[in-house]
Formats: sequence, structure tokens, C-alpha cells
Amino acid sequence: MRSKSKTIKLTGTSYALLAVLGEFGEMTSYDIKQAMESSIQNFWPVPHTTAYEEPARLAAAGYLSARQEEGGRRRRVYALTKAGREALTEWAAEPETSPPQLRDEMILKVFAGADPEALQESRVAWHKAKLEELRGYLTMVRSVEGFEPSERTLVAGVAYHEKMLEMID
Amino acid sequence: MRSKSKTIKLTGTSYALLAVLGEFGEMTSYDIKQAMESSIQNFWPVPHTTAYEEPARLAAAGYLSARQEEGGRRRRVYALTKAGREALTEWAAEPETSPPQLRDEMILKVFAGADPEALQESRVAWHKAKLEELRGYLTMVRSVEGFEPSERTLVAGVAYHEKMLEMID
DNA sequence: TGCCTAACCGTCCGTTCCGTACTATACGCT
DNA sequence: AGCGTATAGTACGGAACGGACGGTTAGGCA
Repeated sequence: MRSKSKTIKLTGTSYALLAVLGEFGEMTSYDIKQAMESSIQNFWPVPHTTAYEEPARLAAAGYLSARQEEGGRRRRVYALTKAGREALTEWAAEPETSPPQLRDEMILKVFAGADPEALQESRVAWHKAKLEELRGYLTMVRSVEGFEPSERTLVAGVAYHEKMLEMID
Repeated sequence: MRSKSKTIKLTGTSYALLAVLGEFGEMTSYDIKQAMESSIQNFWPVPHTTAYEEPARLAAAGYLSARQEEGGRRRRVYALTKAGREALTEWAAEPETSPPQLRDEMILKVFAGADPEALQESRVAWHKAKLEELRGYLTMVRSVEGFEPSERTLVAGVAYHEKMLEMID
């Protein structure tokens, strides 16, 4: 019973999806998008279209199963297959990680001669808004059982933005 | 004397190149790559191929001029055109910046159930190595005149990695 | 002088990623 | 029923990525 699954290279984004599905079980693309926002979006941003494109890719390669919803929109519901779960745990067990990567247009502008002072104000506001947002997710996530992994990443996110605010001084 | 220049959308990466050329004047792709490494690579990473592909794009759109080197490899030497400089200063003057973006596979693994302790060691080492590297560039850059913009971004980079090390505790 | 080798420099190319714009469905309200 | 809004999904072109490979140059050494 050999399945004709295309072999693909799993990228960080792939694992992000697998991880979310590993946490929460069966999900539609929309669910995935929501779940990422309240967990890892801060450390692994993906555009919402990825939540639609990537599961298809992963399913084609045998890492996800897809079934059709019964009523309503008859959306596709994805879940990890055995291969998917294996790939995920194997990857998570690898101690090597690619280095973190930062992308900051503000610094670019400063490099190009912009006045740092002028830019920092809105940056501070942005970090504060992010903190709000993450704290919102945090209280949400803490009110239910079984969201410990999300909680951990949110805590990390809060710590991160606090450090960034410190740094701007 | 209308020049047939294709209009393109300038991305953050485009401006990164323009900014480097704005700082240092005429450069080959290889020079650009080097210059980025010792200045903004930390806040705007680009693969080396971009230093070859993007200038061609920018030149086609009229933002850069290209001339052939005389001897040796007869490489293309790029410089800002008037349009390029204008686009650059205009962009730098805009107070809006896209929010900074972080991408960290380690957090992803922790989210997927990996042991944070196990991963942090090499992460600490990585940040320390980065600090070394940036400080190296810093002393290099400080030994000559006219590298103030690079210096500023390097200083920011040092501050960043120091904060990250603090955070890991 | 000529060879060898390492460092330097550049290109090709398939895949992935991204953002924008647009469409469609469900649901609550009057 | 009709309308408005939030929810959900698609299409697609262009940019970014990265690996693999190919060519060039300079310097050391026989």
C-alpha cells in the first residue's frame, strides 16, 4: 500500500504548522491561522495565505490528512498523520536550530541617515501595543487547560518586547 | 531623452542596497555584500545572491547606474543615480516604518515540546560569537573616517545581542 | 617560470514566501 | 427579506531564498 506522496523539503514554516496541529489536533486553515496568532506568530510570522497553501503542500507529501467538513462551508480539516508526527518530534529533538533572525526597517532608515529620535516614538508605541496584545492572549490562554505550550511562547514574547523597550532608552 | 526604465516596487531590501551605495559610492556586487556584512546585515539579512540580482533590477529601473570595470574581471560597478538618491532620501524621511520582525526556530521547537535548557547553551554561544563579530567590525570601522552610519548600526547590534543574553537568563 | 591551491567572485535556477486584491459565506439585526 | 459586518477562502505575480556549481585571481612553492 504505497502512497504516491511527493517528497518535499520541510521548512521552518512547515514545522510551525505541524507544531500547531500537534498541539491542537484537527484544524481548518482558519483555525490554524488563529492558533498561530495566539501562540507563535511573534517568533515566526506567516501571512494568512500560508495557512491555506502550506497544509495542501504538507498533505500532498503525506504529513497531514485532510477530510471534508460535513455541514456549512465543507471546509478541509487537517490533522497530523503518523509521518507528520514523526517528522515533528524528530525535528524538535534535534538540538541544532538556525540562528534567530531580525528584520528592522527602522535601523535601516537610521543607517540611511534618518533621525532616530523621530522614529522611536512610534516604535515604543508599537511594542507597548504588542505587549497588550500578547498579554490579552495570555489571560485568554491561561483560562483553559492544555495551552501550556502557547503560554510559554507568549511569556517569551512578553519578555522580548519588554527587553526591546528597555533597549530603546 | 526619455529613458525606457521599467517601474518596479522598491522593497526594504531595495532600500538596503540603495543605502549602502549611498554611504560608500561606487561599488561592485561583491563590495555591496561585504559592506552589508559589516553594517546592516544584523538587522536586514540578505543572501549573497541578492547583492547580484537586486542591483540589476534597480539599474533596470533607473535607480542605479552601471559601468564596466577596466581591468581584471571587468565587473559591473554600480552607483546611485539622481532618481536613486531621491528615492532613498524620500524613503528615509518617511516617519512610518514597518514593524520589526523576528524569526526564531528555537522558540518554535520549544513550542513543539523541546527542552529549553538543552537549546539555550548553543544559543548563548551564538550571541556571544555575534557580539565578537560585531565588535570586530566596530573597531575596524572606527579606525577610518566616514563610517559613522555603519558604526551606529553596529552599536545597535551590540546592544541587541547583549539584551538577548540578558533575556536568556 | 610554471604549477597548484585556496580564496575570491559570480551565476543559475527551482522552490518557497509574501502581499495585495478580491470573492464568498455565515450570521445577527431591523 | 434585505442589509451590514465579521468570518473564511482564493488567485496570482513578483520577491526572496539558498544550494550548487563554475570561473578567476593571487600567492606560495617547486
